[in-house]
Amino acid sequence: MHDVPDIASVARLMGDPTRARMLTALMDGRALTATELSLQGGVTPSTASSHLARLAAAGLTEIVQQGRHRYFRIASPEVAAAIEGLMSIAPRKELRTIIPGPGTDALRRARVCYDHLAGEVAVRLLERLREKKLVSGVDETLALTVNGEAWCERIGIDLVALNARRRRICRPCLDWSERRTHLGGALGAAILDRLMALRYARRVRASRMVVLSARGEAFVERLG
Amino acid sequence: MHDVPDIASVARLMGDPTRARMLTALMDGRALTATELSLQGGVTPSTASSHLARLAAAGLTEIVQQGRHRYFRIASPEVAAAIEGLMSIAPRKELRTIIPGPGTDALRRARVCYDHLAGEVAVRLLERLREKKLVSGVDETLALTVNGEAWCERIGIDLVALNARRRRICRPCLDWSERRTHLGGALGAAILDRLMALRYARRVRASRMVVLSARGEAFVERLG
DNA sequence: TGCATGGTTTGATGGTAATCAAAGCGTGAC
DNA sequence: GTCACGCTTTGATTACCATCAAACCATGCA
Repeated sequence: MHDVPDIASVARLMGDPTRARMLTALMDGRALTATELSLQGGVTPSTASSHLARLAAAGLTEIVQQGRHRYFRIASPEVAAAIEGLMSIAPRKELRTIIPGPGTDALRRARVCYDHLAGEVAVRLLERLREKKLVSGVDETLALTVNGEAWCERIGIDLVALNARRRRICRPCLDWSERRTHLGGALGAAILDRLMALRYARRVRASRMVVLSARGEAFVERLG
Repeated sequence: MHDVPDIASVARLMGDPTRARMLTALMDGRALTATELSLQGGVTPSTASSHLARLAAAGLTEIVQQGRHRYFRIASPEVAAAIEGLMSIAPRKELRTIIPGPGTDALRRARVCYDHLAGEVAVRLLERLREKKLVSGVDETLALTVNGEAWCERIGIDLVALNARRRRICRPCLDWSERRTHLGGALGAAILDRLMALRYARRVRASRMVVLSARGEAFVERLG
């Protein structure tokens, strides 16, 4: 007679291929317009519209109205985490890339995962952080060491501000292309911010792709 | 042209109410027979059979054949984590309890989450561990302190064996009834093991429910 | 005041899949 | 051997829902 979580209703929403493509497209953390999402979903605007309405009604996405555009984005880190959880156990699927171009090799190299870095580079970054003993532990025991805290200050990350947020500092995030963990959480997001501010990394317009400059690549190796 | 995780196929599987009920029933970490699961799903054996076949084919469940019984269980902690992720963002649903009895109030108090303790008691336990400085950090930075390691040895948890496994020691797990994190991971599982071995806790037959003795309740408060 | 653009609503169509009863098939018990 | 039990397969039925075109609404621009 009590209330239990109804996972079927959420899972059902994510279980439609079109909606899943839309959600995946939103996993870079940006807000996309309805038409962009209808393209990503490979479906007409009318169909997309009904899908988007349902995702928003269920609280999976948020809507930001701006002029005659409606921007959709993932509603919360919890939703993003749930999607990541599914990604880590999902089978791989051959997907013919709709938009030809550099393709997914570059995506494997470096991309954005909601709000932090993912891909080979991100996995390597965590590896280096661990080798230099700036973070300790694996997976859930992952934490900044004292040295790591000093390093943060050195490269311009405000740890006090980071700690003030209720968000986890070090969060292991399972990389679906590498099958290894990379660094998420508040620190992961902060590092990506710094990389962009320093022009070591830039995001490629309208995609999850991230390109690192030579200095950026060097930073990942030398961490300074 | 590359392969990407196909979250739709997994989500679709979890998106059917019957299958979702079956998976939820399996979240206590035990293996259940096909008939038990058909009851949980509220469906005829034939229907249940086809559902279970699909879950197994997708790698969400494992099958253990024993005599003329077939036992099903969640295939891996990753699958359990994905389900927990969905639970944390799923809407609540009024469910008329099929089997009358103590109901879900006791479930809120203490229950098993795959292989570790969940519910009010589990949240309180983590709170106490943190107050006593046996674990530090929040969420993803969660880790055993030096004092915490000593405490483990004292109550009979073999840390060496724990570290030998590839599994994370401290894993924060979002409690769907409390909306706060409790302790999962290898340590969470080990603590539940000890509680049961010491007869401080016992599982209630055929449910996720866990009952703590007075000594068990005291243990959670005093941690020794 | 128009017109174009972005987005939603409506209604009809089709395909998918959940369901059950009944029959089939092993395994274990007698 | 034969019976019972646990589970699966088959086949038919049904309900749902993703989809699109066309009409509609609303916003911004000229």
